[in-house]
Amino acid sequence: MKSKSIRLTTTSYAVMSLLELLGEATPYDLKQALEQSIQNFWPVPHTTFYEEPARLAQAGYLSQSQESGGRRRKRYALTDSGHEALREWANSPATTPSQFRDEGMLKVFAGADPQVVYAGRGDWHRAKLAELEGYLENLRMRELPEEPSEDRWRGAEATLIAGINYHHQMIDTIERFIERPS
Amino acid sequence: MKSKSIRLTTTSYAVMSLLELLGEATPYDLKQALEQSIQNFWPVPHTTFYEEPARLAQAGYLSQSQESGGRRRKRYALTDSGHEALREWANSPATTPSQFRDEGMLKVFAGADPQVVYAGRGDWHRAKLAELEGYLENLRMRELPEEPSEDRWRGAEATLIAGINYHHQMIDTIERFIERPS
DNA sequence: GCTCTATAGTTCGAGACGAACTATACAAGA
DNA sequence: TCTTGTATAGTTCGTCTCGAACTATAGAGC
Repeated sequence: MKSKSIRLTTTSYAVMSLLELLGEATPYDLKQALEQSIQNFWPVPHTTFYEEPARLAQAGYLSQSQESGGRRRKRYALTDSGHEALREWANSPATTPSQFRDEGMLKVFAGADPQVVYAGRGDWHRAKLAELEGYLENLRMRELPEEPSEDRWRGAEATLIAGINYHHQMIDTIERFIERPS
Repeated sequence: MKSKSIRLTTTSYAVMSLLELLGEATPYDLKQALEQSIQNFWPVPHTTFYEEPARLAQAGYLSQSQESGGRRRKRYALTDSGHEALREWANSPATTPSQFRDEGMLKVFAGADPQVVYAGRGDWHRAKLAELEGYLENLRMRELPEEPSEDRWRGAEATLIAGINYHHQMIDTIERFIERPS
């Protein structure tokens, strides 16, 4: 079954998590879904969704099929082996430490004026906040009636809430330390 | 002078920023300095400090010399061309958006229990906080007497303060949304 | 049919990463 | 003086990641 054994990276799990939620999906579907969720805490460039699923498929974690008409897009889905690998990773407590990358902060370190660097950053976070709040609302819409056990989406909801909180905090930080003159 | 032209990446500027503060330095010095500063907002693995300066030197941004005794370590310093490139970058307003990576959050997305994933995270941030507070104090010690215009360190101080604030916020977030049962 | 635009998919080279390993310095005890 | 331990310092290499640039298809409107 597995024609080749590969190392599973966090990026691999990001792809697999999305596939678990979406069922079968094309790279483009994955890209769309990513932007409303994982992007906020695990950035992945869109080209990854064309390359990584192929890599996972050849190791047997995904099944692959091809649409017959139109663009003949590829469709991927988790195999049992994929589900299993994903569960195993998700249930293991070990995580790499979280990290934060901010080129603006690096410029400040190098002597740039924080007021200049962070002008507009507050607005950026406010826009993100509004965006995430929209996604959260959408998410809650969908689970109106049946299936109270439709909790595949519980993780997505929790991370959206965390994301919303994160942007609140960032706005706070920026306002208190940057935008307001000392 | 420049034997080869290379693309300067954010990592390049991280290295150059440190060299501007330290003057002449060995890769190991850079590694040490990084851990007390840039690591918090622009993670760089230590091997980079052996590879990147060599790359920058061959393009004329750094000068390179070698200690004659002992380990014959290499010492690097910014050239005029390096200073200039660094200033130009630091003074340009454009920055790539900040990003946040958290494997734990990805596990939560994939269905893991936030209580489990984030157990201990608060302590991790508290330890970081204490660490940064220590660095800040050290930094303030050094600038007791002469040279009130010794403000090369102002950027370092500002980013430490921002880092301290960041960890405060994270502790807050974790306490409010994760550690306290809903 | 043509043209515009949004959507979808791909290639490729350079850079980033980190595990694993090697090497040097120096101090303390035998 | 030797040798052993430990902290410090440096390097290699293969794999993964990134993103710029490009190509291709679909559908709408003239």
